[in-house]
Amino acid sequence: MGRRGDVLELAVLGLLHESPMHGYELRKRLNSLLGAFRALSYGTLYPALKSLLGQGLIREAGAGQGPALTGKRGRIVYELTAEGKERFQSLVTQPGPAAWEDERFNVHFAFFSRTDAATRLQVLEGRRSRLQERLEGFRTSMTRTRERLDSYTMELEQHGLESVEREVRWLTELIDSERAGNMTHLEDPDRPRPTGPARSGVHGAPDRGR
Amino acid sequence: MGRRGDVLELAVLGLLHESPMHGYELRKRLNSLLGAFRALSYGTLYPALKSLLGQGLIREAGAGQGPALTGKRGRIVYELTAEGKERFQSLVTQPGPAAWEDERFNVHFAFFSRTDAATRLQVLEGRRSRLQERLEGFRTSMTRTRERLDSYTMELEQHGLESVEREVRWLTELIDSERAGNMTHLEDPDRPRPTGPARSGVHGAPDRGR
DNA sequence: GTTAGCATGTAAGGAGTTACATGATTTT
DNA sequence: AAAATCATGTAACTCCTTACATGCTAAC
Repeated sequence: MGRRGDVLELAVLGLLHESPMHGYELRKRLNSLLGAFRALSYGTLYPALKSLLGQGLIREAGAGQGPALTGKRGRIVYELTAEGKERFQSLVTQPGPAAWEDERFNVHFAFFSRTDAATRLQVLEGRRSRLQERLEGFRTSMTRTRERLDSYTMELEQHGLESVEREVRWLTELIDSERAGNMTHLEDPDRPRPTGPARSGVHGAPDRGR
Repeated sequence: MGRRGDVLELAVLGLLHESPMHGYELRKRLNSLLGAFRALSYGTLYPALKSLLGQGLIREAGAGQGPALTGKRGRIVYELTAEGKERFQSLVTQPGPAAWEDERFNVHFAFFSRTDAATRLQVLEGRRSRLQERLEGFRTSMTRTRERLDSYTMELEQHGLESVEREVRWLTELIDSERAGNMTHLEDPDRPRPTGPARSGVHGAPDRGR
Protein backbone atom coordinates (compact mmCIF):
# COMPACT_ATOMS: atom_id res chain seq x y z
CA MET A 1 0.00 0.00 0.00
CA GLY A 2 2.52 2.61 0.97
CA ARG A 3 4.58 3.95 -1.83
CA ARG A 4 7.27 1.42 -1.26
CA GLY A 5 8.45 -1.45 -3.38
CA ASP A 6 5.16 -1.84 -5.07
CA VAL A 7 6.14 -3.71 -8.17
CA LEU A 8 2.85 -5.45 -7.87
CA GLU A 9 0.85 -2.27 -8.18
CA LEU A 10 2.48 -1.35 -11.46
CA ALA A 11 2.20 -4.86 -12.82
CA VAL A 12 -1.46 -5.29 -11.95
CA LEU A 13 -2.42 -1.89 -13.29
CA GLY A 14 -0.51 -2.57 -16.46
CA LEU A 15 -2.14 -5.92 -17.08
CA LEU A 16 -5.60 -4.60 -16.38
CA HIS A 17 -4.86 -1.78 -18.77
CA GLU A 18 -4.71 -4.35 -21.54
CA SER A 19 -7.99 -5.97 -20.61
CA PRO A 20 -10.18 -6.62 -17.58
CA MET A 21 -9.40 -9.82 -15.77
CA HIS A 22 -10.17 -11.75 -12.62
CA GLY A 23 -7.61 -12.57 -9.96
CA TYR A 24 -6.95 -16.13 -10.89
CA GLU A 25 -6.10 -15.26 -14.46
CA LEU A 26 -4.17 -12.21 -13.38
CA ARG A 27 -1.90 -14.39 -11.33
CA LYS A 28 -0.92 -16.47 -14.31
CA ARG A 29 -0.05 -13.43 -16.40
CA LEU A 30 1.79 -11.94 -13.47
CA ASN A 31 3.97 -14.97 -13.08
CA SER A 32 5.37 -14.77 -16.57
CA LEU A 33 5.82 -11.04 -16.20
CA LEU A 34 7.56 -10.87 -12.86
CA GLY A 35 11.11 -12.15 -13.29
CA ALA A 36 10.59 -15.39 -15.13
CA PHE A 37 8.61 -17.64 -12.90
CA ARG A 38 8.19 -16.52 -9.42
CA ALA A 39 4.97 -18.19 -8.46
CA LEU A 40 3.23 -15.33 -6.77
CA SER A 41 0.72 -16.69 -4.30
CA TYR A 42 -2.92 -15.77 -3.81
CA GLY A 43 -2.06 -14.70 -0.31
CA THR A 44 -0.22 -11.82 -1.92
CA LEU A 45 -2.40 -11.10 -4.88
CA TYR A 46 -5.86 -10.89 -3.38
CA PRO A 47 -4.97 -8.52 -0.56
CA ALA A 48 -3.20 -6.38 -3.14
CA LEU A 49 -6.32 -6.25 -5.30
CA LYS A 50 -8.32 -5.32 -2.24
CA SER A 51 -5.95 -2.49 -1.56
CA LEU A 52 -6.11 -1.20 -5.13
CA LEU A 53 -9.88 -1.38 -4.93
CA GLY A 54 -9.79 0.63 -1.73
CA GLN A 55 -7.64 3.26 -3.40
CA GLY A 56 -10.15 3.53 -6.21
CA LEU A 57 -7.63 2.53 -8.85
CA ILE A 58 -9.60 -0.50 -9.98
CA ARG A 59 -13.26 -1.50 -9.81
CA GLU A 60 -15.35 -4.59 -10.38
CA ALA A 61 -16.32 -4.76 -14.01
CA GLY A 62 -19.91 -5.44 -14.98
CA ALA A 63 -21.23 -3.76 -11.86
CA GLY A 64 -24.18 -1.50 -12.60
CA GLN A 65 -24.83 -2.89 -16.08
CA GLY A 66 -26.44 -6.27 -16.45
CA PRO A 67 -27.16 -7.57 -12.97
CA ALA A 68 -27.57 -11.12 -14.30
CA LEU A 69 -24.25 -11.14 -16.08
CA THR A 70 -21.74 -12.08 -13.43
CA GLY A 71 -24.52 -12.27 -10.93
CA LYS A 72 -24.03 -14.80 -8.22
CA ARG A 73 -20.41 -14.35 -7.27
CA GLY A 74 -18.05 -16.56 -9.04
CA ARG A 75 -15.18 -14.82 -10.62
CA ILE A 76 -14.74 -11.16 -9.95
CA VAL A 77 -13.50 -9.32 -12.98
CA TYR A 78 -11.57 -6.15 -12.31
CA GLU A 79 -10.95 -3.20 -14.59
CA LEU A 80 -9.12 0.09 -14.28
CA THR A 81 -10.87 3.26 -13.20
CA ALA A 82 -9.95 6.62 -14.66
CA GLU A 83 -7.66 7.25 -11.70
CA GLY A 84 -6.14 3.84 -12.23
CA LYS A 85 -5.24 4.70 -15.77
CA GLU A 86 -3.72 7.99 -14.74
CA ARG A 87 -1.81 6.33 -11.99
CA PHE A 88 -0.42 3.74 -14.34
CA GLN A 89 0.65 6.34 -16.85
CA SER A 90 2.42 8.38 -14.22
CA LEU A 91 4.17 5.33 -12.79
CA VAL A 92 5.30 4.16 -16.18
CA THR A 93 6.44 7.49 -17.59
CA GLN A 94 8.18 8.76 -14.47
CA PRO A 95 10.48 5.93 -13.57
CA GLY A 96 12.41 6.62 -10.40
CA PRO A 97 15.83 5.12 -9.89
CA ALA A 98 14.01 2.10 -8.50
CA ALA A 99 13.07 1.20 -12.06
CA TRP A 100 16.43 -0.38 -12.75
CA GLU A 101 16.35 -2.80 -9.90
CA ASP A 102 16.19 -6.36 -11.05
CA GLU A 103 12.51 -7.03 -10.82
CA ARG A 104 11.10 -3.62 -11.45
CA PHE A 105 13.11 -3.39 -14.60
CA ASN A 106 11.35 -6.36 -16.14
CA VAL A 107 7.96 -4.92 -15.40
CA HIS A 108 8.86 -1.49 -16.69
CA PHE A 109 10.28 -3.03 -19.80
CA ALA A 110 7.18 -5.09 -20.42
CA PHE A 111 5.11 -1.92 -20.58
CA PHE A 112 7.50 -0.01 -22.81
CA SER A 113 4.97 0.24 -25.59
CA ARG A 114 2.98 2.61 -23.39
CA THR A 115 5.87 5.03 -23.05
CA ASP A 116 7.80 7.43 -25.23
CA ALA A 117 11.32 6.88 -26.50
CA ALA A 118 12.83 9.29 -23.97
CA THR A 119 11.47 7.31 -21.06
CA ARG A 120 12.62 4.07 -22.59
CA LEU A 121 16.13 5.35 -23.06
CA GLN A 122 16.20 6.61 -19.52
CA VAL A 123 15.25 3.22 -18.11
CA LEU A 124 17.53 1.24 -20.41
CA GLU A 125 20.52 3.44 -19.69
CA GLY A 126 19.82 3.51 -15.97
CA ARG A 127 19.68 -0.24 -15.95
CA ARG A 128 22.89 -0.52 -17.89
CA SER A 129 24.78 1.78 -15.55
CA ARG A 130 23.54 -0.24 -12.65
CA LEU A 131 24.88 -3.43 -14.15
CA GLN A 132 28.15 -1.80 -15.07
CA GLU A 133 28.66 -0.72 -11.49
CA ARG A 134 28.14 -4.31 -10.54
CA LEU A 135 30.66 -5.50 -13.05
CA GLU A 136 33.14 -3.05 -11.65
CA GLY A 137 32.81 -4.27 -8.10
CA PHE A 138 32.67 -7.79 -9.34
CA ARG A 139 35.94 -7.59 -11.20
CA THR A 140 37.83 -5.88 -8.43
CA SER A 141 36.65 -8.39 -5.88
CA MET A 142 37.65 -11.17 -8.25
CA THR A 143 41.19 -9.95 -8.66
CA ARG A 144 41.42 -9.15 -4.99
CA THR A 145 40.62 -12.70 -4.03
CA ARG A 146 41.75 -14.62 -7.07
CA GLU A 147 44.48 -16.57 -5.31
CA ARG A 148 42.58 -17.96 -2.40
CA LEU A 149 39.58 -19.29 -4.25
CA ASP A 150 39.04 -22.85 -5.28
CA SER A 151 38.12 -23.75 -8.84
CA TYR A 152 34.43 -24.11 -8.20
CA THR A 153 34.03 -20.71 -6.67
CA MET A 154 35.95 -19.23 -9.55
CA GLU A 155 33.82 -21.03 -12.08
CA LEU A 156 30.73 -19.66 -10.38
CA GLU A 157 31.99 -16.11 -10.34
CA GLN A 158 33.09 -16.37 -13.93
CA HIS A 159 29.68 -17.54 -14.99
CA GLY A 160 27.99 -14.75 -13.06
CA LEU A 161 30.30 -12.22 -14.62
CA GLU A 162 29.59 -13.41 -18.12
CA SER A 163 25.89 -13.35 -17.44
CA VAL A 164 25.98 -9.73 -16.44
CA GLU A 165 28.18 -8.89 -19.40
CA ARG A 166 25.67 -10.51 -21.67
CA GLU A 167 22.86 -8.47 -20.24
CA VAL A 168 24.87 -5.30 -20.75
CA ARG A 169 25.34 -6.15 -24.41
CA TRP A 170 21.65 -6.81 -24.76
CA LEU A 171 20.84 -3.44 -23.26
CA THR A 172 23.34 -1.72 -25.48
CA GLU A 173 21.71 -3.14 -28.56
CA LEU A 174 18.31 -2.03 -27.39
CA ILE A 175 19.62 1.44 -26.65
CA ASP A 176 21.17 1.69 -30.09
CA SER A 177 17.98 0.57 -31.75
CA GLU A 178 15.99 3.00 -29.69
CA ARG A 179 18.30 5.85 -30.68
CA ALA A 180 18.34 4.99 -34.35
CA GLY A 181 14.95 4.40 -35.91
CA ASN A 182 12.68 3.54 -33.05
CA MET A 183 13.10 -0.12 -32.52
CA THR A 184 13.48 -1.08 -36.12
CA HIS A 185 14.40 -4.59 -35.33
CA LEU A 186 11.45 -4.99 -33.04
CA GLU A 187 8.85 -3.73 -35.39
CA ASP A 188 8.07 -6.96 -37.14
CA PRO A 189 8.33 -9.91 -34.80
CA ASP A 190 7.85 -12.42 -37.61
CA ARG A 191 10.80 -11.35 -39.63
CA PRO A 192 13.67 -13.62 -38.58
CA ARG A 193 15.98 -10.88 -37.42
CA PRO A 194 17.65 -10.04 -40.75
CA THR A 195 21.14 -8.69 -40.30
CA GLY A 196 21.22 -6.48 -37.28
CA PRO A 197 23.95 -6.45 -34.68
CA ALA A 198 23.69 -10.15 -33.97
CA ARG A 199 21.50 -9.99 -30.97
CA SER A 200 20.97 -13.70 -31.10
CA GLY A 201 23.61 -13.73 -28.38
CA VAL A 202 23.91 -16.88 -26.51
CA HIS A 203 24.97 -15.85 -23.12
CA GLY A 204 22.41 -15.23 -20.51
CA ALA A 205 21.32 -13.11 -17.69
CA PRO A 206 22.45 -14.24 -14.32
CA ASP A 207 20.34 -16.39 -12.21
CA ARG A 208 16.78 -15.52 -12.37
CA GLY A 209 15.54 -14.22 -9.16
CA ARG A 210 17.29 -11.04 -8.69
CA MET B 1 16.50 -22.32 13.55
CA GLY B 2 13.71 -24.02 11.68
CA ARG B 3 14.73 -26.36 8.96
CA ARG B 4 13.25 -24.13 6.37
CA GLY B 5 14.88 -21.93 3.78
CA ASP B 6 18.00 -21.55 5.78
CA VAL B 7 20.41 -20.69 3.03
CA LEU B 8 22.13 -18.46 5.48
CA GLU B 9 22.94 -21.26 7.85
CA LEU B 10 24.74 -23.24 5.18
CA ALA B 11 26.54 -20.19 3.84
CA VAL B 12 27.75 -19.00 7.24
CA LEU B 13 28.90 -22.44 8.33
CA GLY B 14 30.68 -22.89 5.03
CA LEU B 15 32.54 -19.62 5.24
CA LEU B 16 33.53 -20.16 8.84
CA HIS B 17 34.74 -23.59 7.84
CA GLU B 18 37.40 -21.89 5.75
CA SER B 19 38.51 -19.60 8.52
CA PRO B 20 37.17 -17.84 11.61
CA MET B 21 35.69 -14.44 10.94
CA HIS B 22 33.69 -11.69 12.55
CA GLY B 23 30.25 -10.62 11.40
CA TYR B 24 31.21 -7.56 9.45
CA GLU B 25 33.67 -9.44 7.31
CA LEU B 26 31.32 -12.38 7.00
CA ARG B 27 28.75 -10.11 5.46
CA LYS B 28 31.08 -9.06 2.68
CA ARG B 29 31.95 -12.62 1.80
CA LEU B 30 28.30 -13.56 2.01
CA ASN B 31 27.31 -10.91 -0.47
CA SER B 32 29.52 -12.20 -3.21
CA LEU B 33 28.45 -15.73 -2.43
CA LEU B 34 24.70 -15.31 -2.30
CA GLY B 35 23.43 -14.77 -5.83
CA ALA B 36 25.75 -12.08 -7.14
CA PHE B 37 25.23 -9.03 -5.01
CA ARG B 38 22.32 -9.14 -2.73
CA ALA B 39 23.38 -6.79 0.02
CA LEU B 40 22.44 -8.84 3.03
CA SER B 41 21.79 -6.54 5.95
CA TYR B 42 23.09 -6.71 9.49
CA GLY B 43 19.55 -6.97 10.68
CA THR B 44 19.55 -10.43 9.14
CA LEU B 45 23.08 -11.52 9.79
CA TYR B 46 23.54 -10.78 13.46
CA PRO B 47 20.36 -12.45 14.65
CA ALA B 48 21.35 -15.43 12.52
CA LEU B 49 24.75 -15.61 14.19
CA LYS B 50 23.06 -15.40 17.55
CA SER B 51 20.87 -18.30 16.62
CA LEU B 52 23.79 -20.42 15.43
CA LEU B 53 25.58 -19.61 18.67
CA GLY B 54 22.52 -20.72 20.60
CA GLN B 55 22.47 -23.99 18.71
CA GLY B 56 26.11 -24.58 19.59
CA LEU B 57 27.19 -24.71 15.97
CA ILE B 58 29.60 -21.80 16.31
CA ARG B 59 31.45 -20.22 19.22
CA GLU B 60 33.43 -17.09 19.90
CA ALA B 61 37.03 -17.69 19.02
CA GLY B 62 39.72 -16.78 21.50
CA ALA B 63 37.43 -17.21 24.48
CA GLY B 64 39.05 -19.08 27.37
CA GLN B 65 42.61 -18.53 26.18
CA GLY B 66 44.13 -15.16 26.63
CA PRO B 67 41.63 -12.96 28.43
CA ALA B 68 43.46 -9.83 27.28
CA LEU B 69 43.44 -10.81 23.63
CA THR B 70 40.11 -9.67 22.34
CA GLY B 71 39.33 -8.21 25.68
CA LYS B 72 37.31 -5.07 25.50
CA ARG B 73 34.68 -5.97 22.99
CA GLY B 74 35.43 -4.90 19.54
CA ARG B 75 35.03 -7.42 16.87
CA ILE B 76 33.71 -10.80 17.80
CA VAL B 77 35.37 -13.54 15.83
CA TYR B 78 33.37 -16.70 15.39
CA GLU B 79 34.56 -20.19 14.58
CA LEU B 80 32.88 -23.53 14.05
CA THR B 81 32.41 -26.00 16.86
CA ALA B 82 32.70 -29.72 16.27
CA GLU B 83 28.93 -29.91 15.91
CA GLY B 84 29.06 -27.05 13.46
CA LYS B 85 31.50 -28.93 11.27
CA GLU B 86 29.35 -32.01 11.34
CA ARG B 87 26.29 -30.02 10.57
CA PHE B 88 27.95 -28.37 7.61
CA GLN B 89 29.11 -31.69 6.23
CA SER B 90 25.69 -33.20 6.50
CA LEU B 91 24.03 -30.18 4.89
CA VAL B 92 26.46 -30.12 2.05
CA THR B 93 26.55 -33.82 1.27
CA GLN B 94 22.82 -34.47 1.62
CA PRO B 95 21.27 -31.90 -0.66
CA GLY B 96 17.51 -32.01 -0.57
CA PRO B 97 15.52 -30.96 -3.62
CA ALA B 98 15.75 -27.44 -2.22
CA ALA B 99 19.37 -27.37 -3.35
CA TRP B 100 18.41 -26.55 -6.92
CA GLU B 101 16.45 -23.46 -6.16
CA ASP B 102 18.03 -20.31 -7.50
CA GLU B 103 19.87 -19.10 -4.46
CA ARG B 104 20.61 -22.31 -2.67
CA PHE B 105 22.18 -23.66 -5.79
CA ASN B 106 24.84 -20.97 -5.82
CA VAL B 107 25.75 -21.65 -2.24
CA HIS B 108 25.87 -25.39 -2.70
CA PHE B 109 27.99 -24.95 -5.77
CA ALA B 110 30.43 -22.69 -3.99
CA PHE B 111 31.16 -25.44 -1.49
CA PHE B 112 31.50 -28.19 -4.05
CA SER B 113 35.12 -28.78 -3.17
CA ARG B 114 33.95 -30.17 0.16
CA THR B 115 31.79 -32.81 -1.46
CA ASP B 116 32.25 -35.97 -3.49
CA ALA B 117 31.56 -36.31 -7.20
CA ALA B 118 28.29 -38.16 -6.64
CA THR B 119 26.85 -35.29 -4.63
CA ARG B 120 28.02 -32.78 -7.18
CA LEU B 121 26.39 -34.66 -10.01
CA GLN B 122 23.18 -34.94 -8.08
CA VAL B 123 23.02 -31.20 -7.51
CA LEU B 124 24.06 -30.25 -11.03
CA GLU B 125 21.56 -32.60 -12.62
CA GLY B 126 18.79 -31.60 -10.27
CA ARG B 127 19.41 -28.00 -11.12
CA ARG B 128 19.43 -28.72 -14.81
CA SER B 129 16.11 -30.58 -14.69
CA ARG B 130 14.62 -27.69 -12.80
CA LEU B 131 15.68 -25.25 -15.47
CA GLN B 132 14.50 -27.52 -18.23
CA GLU B 133 11.06 -27.70 -16.68
CA ARG B 134 11.05 -23.96 -16.74
CA LEU B 135 12.04 -23.86 -20.37
CA GLU B 136 9.21 -26.21 -21.13
CA GLY B 137 6.57 -24.07 -19.52
CA PHE B 138 8.21 -21.01 -20.91
CA ARG B 139 8.06 -22.18 -24.47
CA THR B 140 4.49 -23.39 -24.30
CA SER B 141 3.32 -20.14 -22.77
CA MET B 142 5.22 -18.27 -25.45
CA THR B 143 3.53 -20.07 -28.31
CA ARG B 144 0.21 -19.90 -26.53
CA THR B 145 0.37 -16.14 -26.34
CA ARG B 146 2.62 -15.27 -29.25
CA GLU B 147 -0.01 -13.38 -31.23
CA ARG B 148 -1.24 -10.99 -28.61
CA LEU B 149 2.07 -9.75 -27.30
CA ASP B 150 3.77 -6.56 -28.29
CA SER B 151 7.37 -6.52 -29.45
CA TYR B 152 8.82 -5.43 -26.15
CA THR B 153 7.24 -8.21 -24.18
CA MET B 154 8.43 -10.68 -26.76
CA GLU B 155 11.93 -9.29 -26.65
CA LEU B 156 11.91 -9.69 -22.88
CA GLU B 157 10.69 -13.25 -22.98
CA GLN B 158 13.16 -14.10 -25.69
CA HIS B 159 16.01 -12.77 -23.63
CA GLY B 160 14.83 -14.64 -20.57
CA LEU B 161 14.57 -17.81 -22.56
CA GLU B 162 18.07 -17.50 -23.93
CA SER B 163 19.40 -16.82 -20.47
CA VAL B 164 17.99 -20.02 -19.13
CA GLU B 165 19.19 -21.93 -22.17
CA ARG B 166 22.63 -20.59 -21.60
CA GLU B 167 22.63 -21.76 -18.01
CA VAL B 168 21.51 -25.21 -19.09
CA ARG B 169 24.46 -25.45 -21.45
CA TRP B 170 26.78 -24.36 -18.69
CA LEU B 171 25.45 -27.05 -16.39
CA THR B 172 25.75 -29.65 -19.11
CA GLU B 173 29.41 -28.86 -19.56
CA LEU B 174 30.00 -29.10 -15.84
CA ILE B 175 28.18 -32.41 -15.69
CA ASP B 176 30.23 -33.80 -18.54
CA SER B 177 33.46 -32.68 -16.94
CA GLU B 178 32.39 -34.17 -13.66
CA ARG B 179 31.58 -37.47 -15.32
CA ALA B 180 34.80 -37.65 -17.30
CA GLY B 181 37.95 -37.01 -15.32
CA ASN B 182 36.84 -35.06 -12.32
CA MET B 183 36.70 -31.49 -13.45
CA THR B 184 39.62 -31.63 -15.80
CA HIS B 185 38.94 -28.22 -17.16
CA LEU B 186 38.70 -26.78 -13.70
CA GLU B 187 41.84 -28.26 -12.34
CA ASP B 188 44.14 -25.57 -13.57
CA PRO B 189 42.45 -22.20 -13.49
CA ASP B 190 45.37 -20.52 -15.21
CA ARG B 191 45.28 -22.56 -18.33
CA PRO B 192 43.20 -20.60 -20.84
CA ARG B 193 40.53 -23.22 -21.40
CA PRO B 194 42.25 -25.28 -24.09
CA THR B 195 39.86 -26.75 -26.60
CA GLY B 196 36.75 -27.80 -24.79
CA PRO B 197 33.27 -26.95 -26.02
CA ALA B 198 34.06 -23.26 -26.20
CA ARG B 199 32.71 -22.12 -22.92
CA SER B 200 35.17 -19.30 -22.66
CA GLY B 201 33.63 -16.90 -25.14
CA VAL B 202 33.20 -13.78 -23.17
CA HIS B 203 32.08 -11.79 -26.09
CA GLY B 204 29.44 -12.77 -28.55
CA ALA B 205 30.00 -16.47 -28.55
CA PRO B 206 29.49 -17.85 -32.04
CA ASP B 207 27.37 -20.58 -30.60
CA ARG B 208 23.99 -19.41 -31.82
CA GLY B 209 22.45 -22.58 -30.41
CA ARG B 210 18.86 -22.45 -29.25
C1' DG C 1 -23.90 -37.00 -7.23
C1' DT C 2 -19.23 -36.87 -6.60
C1' DT C 3 -14.64 -35.81 -7.87
C1' DA C 4 -11.52 -32.35 -9.99
C1' DG C 5 -10.22 -27.98 -10.84
C1' DC C 6 -11.61 -23.05 -10.90
C1' DA C 7 -11.89 -19.09 -7.92
C1' DT C 8 -11.68 -16.28 -3.74
C1' DG C 9 -10.17 -15.35 0.49
C1' DT C 10 -7.83 -15.29 5.66
C1' DA C 11 -4.38 -16.24 9.51
C1' DA C 12 0.10 -17.28 11.01
C1' DG C 13 4.56 -16.86 10.37
C1' DG C 14 9.28 -16.65 7.89
C1' DA C 15 12.82 -13.98 6.04
C1' DG C 16 14.61 -9.85 5.16
C1' DT C 17 15.00 -4.52 5.00
C1' DT C 18 15.20 0.17 7.04
C1' DA C 19 16.03 3.00 10.49
C1' DC C 20 17.76 3.60 14.64
C1' DA C 21 21.19 3.40 18.51
C1' DT C 22 25.79 2.71 20.13
C1' DG C 23 30.68 1.99 20.72
C1' DA C 24 35.63 1.08 18.95
C1' DT C 25 39.42 1.96 15.79
C1' DT C 26 41.75 4.24 12.29
C1' DT C 27 42.87 8.22 9.56
C1' DT C 28 43.63 13.00 8.90
C1' DA D 1 40.62 15.83 18.66
C1' DA D 2 37.45 15.35 14.80
C1' DA D 3 35.83 12.70 11.11
C1' DA D 4 35.37 8.53 8.87
C1' DT D 5 34.64 3.93 8.88
C1' DC D 6 34.55 -0.39 11.25
C1' DA D 7 31.61 -3.13 14.09
C1' DT D 8 27.59 -4.77 16.66
C1' DG D 9 23.10 -4.82 17.72
C1' DT D 10 17.54 -3.96 18.14
C1' DA D 11 12.61 -2.70 16.75
C1' DA D 12 9.26 -2.01 13.55
C1' DC D 13 7.57 -3.04 9.42
C1' DT D 14 6.99 -5.14 4.55
C1' DC D 15 6.42 -8.49 1.50
C1' DC D 16 5.58 -12.85 0.66
C1' DT D 17 4.55 -17.93 1.46
C1' DT D 18 2.09 -21.78 3.60
C1' DA D 19 -1.70 -23.72 5.18
C1' DC D 20 -6.19 -23.43 5.79
C1' DA D 21 -11.21 -22.55 4.74
C1' DT D 22 -14.84 -21.99 1.53
C1' DG D 23 -17.90 -22.20 -2.37
C1' DC D 24 -18.83 -22.63 -7.43
C1' DT D 25 -18.76 -25.14 -11.89
C1' DA D 26 -17.66 -28.68 -15.09
C1' DA D 27 -16.89 -33.61 -16.15
C1' DC D 28 -17.73 -38.37 -15.42
